[in-house]
Amino acid sequence: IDGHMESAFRLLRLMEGEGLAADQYTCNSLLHALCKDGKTDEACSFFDGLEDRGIRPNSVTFNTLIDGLCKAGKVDVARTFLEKMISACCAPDSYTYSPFIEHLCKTKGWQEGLSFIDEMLQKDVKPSTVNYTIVIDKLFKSRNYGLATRMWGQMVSLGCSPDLVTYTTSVHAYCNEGRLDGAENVVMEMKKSGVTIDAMAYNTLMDGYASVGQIDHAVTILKHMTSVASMPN
RNA sequence: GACUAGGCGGCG
Repeated sequence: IDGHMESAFRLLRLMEGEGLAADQYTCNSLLHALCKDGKTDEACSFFDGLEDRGIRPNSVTFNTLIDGLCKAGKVDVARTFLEKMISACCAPDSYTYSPFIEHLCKTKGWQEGLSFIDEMLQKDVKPSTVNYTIVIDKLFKSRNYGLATRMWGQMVSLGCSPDLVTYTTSVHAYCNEGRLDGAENVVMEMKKSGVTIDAMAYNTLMDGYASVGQIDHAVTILKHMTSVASMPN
């Protein structure tokens, strides 16, 4: 759909003209396209039109719209859809909360983000690695390393293992402190736990070495990247 | 069912 919204919606009308009904997946994709373009008003109208199409919104539908609204800064509107979601018997899940956590961390600080993790726990929605990674990243970036470490522990104790992104935020944090030894330790941990290191992760480490003046190390990583076919960006 | 959330850097 990217870059071809007009055509996509034209096709939708064409389909419907032929008596072919779009399904949930199709509508969710279109909704996502609108949200990605920041067209939240249109997204909301499209959402409202779903019932007339005989489409029942599912949790992906709500999650997509909530994400679009949060990214557009319309958190209050997003909240109303969270309510609607519940009254429509769509159980909010970890995807539902991420956009709130992300946006609130960004605008009101990590405390607000953490409050949403608490809300999830209270409502018996199991937080995911992604939910924790968002707050941990924000904590790292505001240099709250103690609390970040505690949240990391809480994440693991809930059965959520750190993934590629979680580890990368940690590498980034060490690099920001000029602690390349720590960054290397994290990389070793990644390898030990079988996480495949991607271009962004290598790039983070490379930048870390460069920013501390160790260009030779940076070049070594760059060579390694090309040798394992992880295209630098 | 290839539908939804998080990480680095550059450009705008």
